[in-house]
Amino acid sequence: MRSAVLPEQTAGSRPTLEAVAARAGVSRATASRVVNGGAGVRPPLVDKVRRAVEELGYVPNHAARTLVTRRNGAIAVIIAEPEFRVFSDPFFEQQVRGISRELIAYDAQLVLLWVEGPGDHSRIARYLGGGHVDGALAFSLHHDDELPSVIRRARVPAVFGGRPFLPGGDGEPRVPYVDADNRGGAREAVRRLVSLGRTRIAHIAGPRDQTSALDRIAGYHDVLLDADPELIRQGDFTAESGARAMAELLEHRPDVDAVFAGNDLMASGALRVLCERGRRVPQDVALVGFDDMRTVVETVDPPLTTVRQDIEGMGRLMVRLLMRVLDDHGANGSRTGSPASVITPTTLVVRASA
Amino acid sequence: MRSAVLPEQTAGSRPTLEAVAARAGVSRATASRVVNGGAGVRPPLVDKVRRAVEELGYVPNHAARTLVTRRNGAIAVIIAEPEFRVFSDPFFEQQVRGISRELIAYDAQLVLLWVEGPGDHSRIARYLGGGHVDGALAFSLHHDDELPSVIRRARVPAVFGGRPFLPGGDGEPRVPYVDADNRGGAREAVRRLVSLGRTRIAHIAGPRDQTSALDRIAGYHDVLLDADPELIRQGDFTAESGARAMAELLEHRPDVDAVFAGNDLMASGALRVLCERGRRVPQDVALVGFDDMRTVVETVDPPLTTVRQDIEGMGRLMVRLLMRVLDDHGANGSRTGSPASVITPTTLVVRASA
DNA sequence: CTCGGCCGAGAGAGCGCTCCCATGATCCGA
DNA sequence: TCGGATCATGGGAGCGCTCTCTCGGCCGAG
Repeated sequence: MRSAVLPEQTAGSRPTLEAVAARAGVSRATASRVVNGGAGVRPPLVDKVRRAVEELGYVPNHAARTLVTRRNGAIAVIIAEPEFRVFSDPFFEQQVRGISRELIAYDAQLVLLWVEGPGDHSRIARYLGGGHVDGALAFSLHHDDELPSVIRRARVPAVFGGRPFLPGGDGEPRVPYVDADNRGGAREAVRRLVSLGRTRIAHIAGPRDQTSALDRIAGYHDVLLDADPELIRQGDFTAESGARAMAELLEHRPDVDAVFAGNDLMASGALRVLCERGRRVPQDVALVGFDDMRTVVETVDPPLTTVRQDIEGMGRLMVRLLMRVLDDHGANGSRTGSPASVITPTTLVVRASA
Repeated sequence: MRSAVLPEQTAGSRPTLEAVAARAGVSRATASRVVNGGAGVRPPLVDKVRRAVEELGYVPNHAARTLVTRRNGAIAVIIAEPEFRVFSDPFFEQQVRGISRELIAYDAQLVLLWVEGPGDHSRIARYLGGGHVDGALAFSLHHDDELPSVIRRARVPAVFGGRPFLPGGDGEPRVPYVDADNRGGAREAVRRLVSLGRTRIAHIAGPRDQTSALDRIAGYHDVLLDADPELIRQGDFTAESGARAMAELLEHRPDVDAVFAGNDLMASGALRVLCERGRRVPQDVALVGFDDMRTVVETVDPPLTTVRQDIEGMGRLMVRLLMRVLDDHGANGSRTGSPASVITPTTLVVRASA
């Protein structure tokens, strides 16, 4: 229950609305109106107040405002430690950037919540429950992640990045999310390989406890209805796992003539193994990745054909979706129909590898 | 002057201190005392209040508390867009993690401020000036970055990561910073090369508008007092620039027998060029980097000898330093002597390349 | 037994703001 | 010229909390 032990702030008493009002020769109420847009105040007074604000260097006290309006103009972005590749992963960089940019448009602040291991959830819950933020954005998590339930219990409006594993339908409230069309993208990737005349198309799958990986597997099966199970190998989204999977593949199915990797990192690992074993890409084996990670896709040889998603756009969408949820909550008091999730399209980017 | 346009928060009126007090059968003042540690309240009452808090699920209203205490338990971390490699750069990941962890210890929140280009400074200034945060952490910037002056004008206590370019001494208040011992680290690196019997030791320097690069150059000169200017080449901390610099070096000074690169990325570029030109590392040319970036150092062949800095520790130190600054401000009203900056030690990590 | 001192608890002010409501001023049509 | 509607303005309550100040009860000392 103890709280912030931070020492007192220094800023030598900033001017208050009262001071502005006095200087402008109006009441505090009028000054407040002007500061908040100036609707319903006659121009001359608006000017006077504006000038007073300028001269005094007045900046509204956020705490006081929050106290009465019950909104605080801040959104939490929750990053779970298990996914701490977040920062090294350009995926997150772009997503957070999109979020940041969009939040600026809404004049809202980004509060970064970094979950330090499972024991840290109570801290997050406390913070979320403390009403410090108007809403939360979290990222798609693993199957057994408690974060969704922590967020739900804190009763804070939230939007997920990436489709979360959720009970789905047994009375649990659905949390809206923004995700790329992983399944459709995977279909496009595999169709590309089919159109090249490949018949033994393998898939190096991502970890089964992430929906993105599952969806990509599903897309693969959509096109290859009766795919040989032996052609599907398990990876974990790292380059090494891609290399391992490729090695297995070549061992069990040396006749493989195409590979759809669950992401670019795994594709790069697979590519390395293919080179080592003397297979030419794309002549002997065609290769498609997923994500269009700049740092990978163009530095490998040959450049990787892959599926692109608008990551920054997804970040922006998360914010917009959250704002809509908050609007609904505010307006009707309760849910205005379940807020729809958004699936953003993907595009196949053809380079040399397939 | 318009502010957050966020819709109203949903949380159905949470219990107030008043409610807790009523339930515990004490006054609001006593309840407050208990919530804030319980000093000077007799045990039976403490228990009663604690129980009431528990039962009601009371969480203090942050805004109300901030309003009266003038402290808000939040620290801004400012990231400038020009440096947007921040997220892809593991350096920042670790630094931010250190900051995040240390802030948790102080029960403070991390507010992420992302500067979106130069025009965005006014927004940052407004936010900082708005008293939303108790202090700020910013990262070492380029020579002409306005951020330091923006922060100064906002009169928010701040600590920099990396030594900033500051006028230094002409009346400007010194901003404390945390930096690695770049100069000492560079000396160690060069001494290593000297100890290997190398006599024509080159330096691929980082951009001159960053103090870290300048300090490393200085360290190089500390050891090689009369270094041939031709042995010093300019890079910009990217792998490509390292490759370019190495190519130049080989052209002008084919007799070069050692290279100290300003960072690991440039070292990796140099390494690539050395291989291409048939120079063996370390036999023909010994190579040392700087940073000990995991993703580079062990994946290149041969593994890179480099200089390691405790990046997460630097993040933590930034927080601790800031807290000390805040303490001083709070206690004495004004500066209790200039707060000292901290230079953290570096260590030479010897691998195969030198 | 009385009185000063001390300590624990409550009363109440007030942090800076927004917003409801009352109050004048203004303006229209009759 | 006057009444009622309209609109800009000010007064004032109160958001939830902390903190000072006061008060009352208990103690030990005289």
